[in-house]
Amino acid sequence: MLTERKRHILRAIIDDYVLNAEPVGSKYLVDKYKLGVSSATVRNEMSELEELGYLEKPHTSAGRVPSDKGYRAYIDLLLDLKPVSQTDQDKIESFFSDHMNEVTTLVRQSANVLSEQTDFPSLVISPRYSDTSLEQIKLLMIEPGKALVVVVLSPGIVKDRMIRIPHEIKQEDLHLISKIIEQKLSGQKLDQITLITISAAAEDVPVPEALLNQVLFEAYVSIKQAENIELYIQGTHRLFNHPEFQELSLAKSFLDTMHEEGIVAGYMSEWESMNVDLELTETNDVEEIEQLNKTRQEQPYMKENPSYMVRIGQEITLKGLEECSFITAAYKITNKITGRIGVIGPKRMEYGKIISQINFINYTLDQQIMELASGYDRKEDINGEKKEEQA
Amino acid sequence: MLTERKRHILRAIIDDYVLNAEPVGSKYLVDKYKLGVSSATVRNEMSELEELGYLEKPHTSAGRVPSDKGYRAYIDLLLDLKPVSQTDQDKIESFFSDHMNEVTTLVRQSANVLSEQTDFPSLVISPRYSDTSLEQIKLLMIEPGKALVVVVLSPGIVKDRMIRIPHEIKQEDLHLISKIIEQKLSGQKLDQITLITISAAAEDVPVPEALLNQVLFEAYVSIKQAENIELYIQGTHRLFNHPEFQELSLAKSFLDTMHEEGIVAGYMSEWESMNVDLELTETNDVEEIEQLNKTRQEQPYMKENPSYMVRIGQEITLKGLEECSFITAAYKITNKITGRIGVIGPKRMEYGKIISQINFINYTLDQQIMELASGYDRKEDINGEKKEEQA
DNA sequence: TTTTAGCACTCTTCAGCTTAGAGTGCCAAA
DNA sequence: TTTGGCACTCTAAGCTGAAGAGTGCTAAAA
Repeated sequence: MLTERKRHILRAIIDDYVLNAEPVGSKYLVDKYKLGVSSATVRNEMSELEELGYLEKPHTSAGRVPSDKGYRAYIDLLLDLKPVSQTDQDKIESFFSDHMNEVTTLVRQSANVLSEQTDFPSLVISPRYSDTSLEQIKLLMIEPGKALVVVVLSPGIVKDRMIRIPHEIKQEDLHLISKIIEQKLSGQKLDQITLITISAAAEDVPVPEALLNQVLFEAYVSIKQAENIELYIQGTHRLFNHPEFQELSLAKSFLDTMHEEGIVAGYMSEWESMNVDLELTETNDVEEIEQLNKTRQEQPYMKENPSYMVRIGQEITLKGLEECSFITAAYKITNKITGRIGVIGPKRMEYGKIISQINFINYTLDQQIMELASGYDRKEDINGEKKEEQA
Repeated sequence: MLTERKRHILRAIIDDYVLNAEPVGSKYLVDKYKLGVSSATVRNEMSELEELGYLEKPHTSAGRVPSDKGYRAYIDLLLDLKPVSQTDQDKIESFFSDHMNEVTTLVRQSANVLSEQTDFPSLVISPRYSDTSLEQIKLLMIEPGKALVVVVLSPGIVKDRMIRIPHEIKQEDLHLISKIIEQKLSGQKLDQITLITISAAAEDVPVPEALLNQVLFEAYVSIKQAENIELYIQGTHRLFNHPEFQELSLAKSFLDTMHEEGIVAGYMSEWESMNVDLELTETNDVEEIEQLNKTRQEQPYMKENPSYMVRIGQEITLKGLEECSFITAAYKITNKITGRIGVIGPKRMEYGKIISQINFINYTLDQQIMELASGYDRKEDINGEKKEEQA
């Protein structure tokens, strides 16, 4: 089906097209990649590759460009992950400075680095926290009528929110309420906590019910809000560094879709539950899968992080992104709680490079989160010069 | 100098150009605006307006377009603020939902509304908090090795940040430290608080110095962080709804500049100390200024909010924005603490409409902040249906 | 003195045409 | 199965001419 030579040619075409953004022709290919056969032969091969669906022609007298299926095959069979250069590794690590003590900050920072490193827009979504359990909930009096709710989830995630409370509620009341509902609720899964549960928990607090209810309601909203999946998009302006988005209509529909936060977040979070193997769906050739697995095992970071996922063109079911590719990886807060980080750009991407970058960044992020969770003690130097070798 | 007729013509040209984005010619102008004179006369006027610098020609045989000076004159002399329609008022007010209990949320929400209402990117900067005083500082134990610092500034602004602390620090230690430094520091201006001040404040806390210092340092960083001016940009994608940004190079330089957060924030925060009258610099004609003041007093929201500012084209000293206009207004948290909210778009803007929108949104924002500050008690309904009439 | 009609002139835009070049597909020979 | 050769197709770029829009200027009218 896909002979060695066809693969070779396909890879060369994609590599070249990715680099130069121009349809590639047979003669040029033979010259540049020293294929050792004549252009006519390559022409025949190319036309067969086209018949098989891996290539397509913008018009009769242009060269070929990869189709979605072509890219798919490239990713699944031909991908050559470039190791991340030491410079890049250093750059990425240096982005994670000392003073990020919150998972959200770390995650956002990863998106920033990712976008900067790849020159594409990047995005992250937070994990779905619904079946995480509540660890602490504190109510902190800020001033009469105002309080801060601090919700701590079990992997050390902290969310907070200002609420208004009745003026009659005193510091001590708040403290009491806080203590009691924490006692009763802590350990429960977020999605099992309801307004009723909370009210029940606080039923014997000696505070007039009307007042109490207001506080409880706000506390409830705060907890529910902690469940929200958050989306963070970064670097959309970099899109314009790439020729495919000179076409303004494309750029516009891209941006418009990206700004539909709900839709994007929903789309991305769906994946969370999906099987990693999913990207193989198009390829049901056993031999090919084997080769893929072999390839993977040879790559750095891949052992740590075999969780990247690529969606190409039509595979993306968000309207407006049909001409894009979406590369994501799952980062973990714990083994069960994972979010997703990724870049999105034109299909014409340097997959090898970018996937490596994502893998490395994701790997680093995971490390950082672990370090954070382990409650690592800061070194003595107060000016933030801490440096730590990684395993 | 600027005769009545010239003004009339100038206004007509700008109104028309703003609407249709095409150079306007003499014949068209006479026909459409029933000027009651012949096109030849208008031609003469136009060529004089050009000599005076109010108009310019893209090329010999095109119509005229307004120059920066032309727009300036339009804003200063000819501006006709459109009242905000009831529908728009309702829409804007409905954006400020019940559950926003933090100034930052309100402010950001304003930027969202502003961008949506005007179809231009919007931005806000937070006030400069350096000479605001610290009201409270709390250290909240999250888990061994981790704490949350909550910094409350005097107008009820709350900022928080996770820190790492030595494992040896116990809940009670933290509580004690927190209490003592709050006692000593509260009431001080942020920019007067230094690491030394803090260390001095906590000197007789019975905790080993090395451990204590780590906590104090983190607390210090948190306070300093509260001083940071924050910039929030919204709706950049709307740029592409406007024909001037079809030219990709323009859009690109715009976006690139906007993403230099530091530069934009610095630029905007400079204005904070500036005089409102500054926008008159170009016009030193006494009669004109009088007319301007008269115009202003007749406008709605203007009495409440005479603080908008317009920068046109070359007046903006940020590179990449030379072809834009920047309209901002100052929102207040207190009389002395103000931030700025604004939109940025092509010079070809419906100034009258947009300034009214900004004014109204800003007005609403100020109301909301006041209401928040006054510690307004929520009505009894627990499902957030509260509706309140405004003065 | 101001306004106006008229006309020549300038410049852009667009459609239509031509040409050069790139690449293909196919055939017949190696 | 591979290759050289050639006819064919299609695009990109440049050129031309015509149409249209708008101006500036002049001389006459108000």
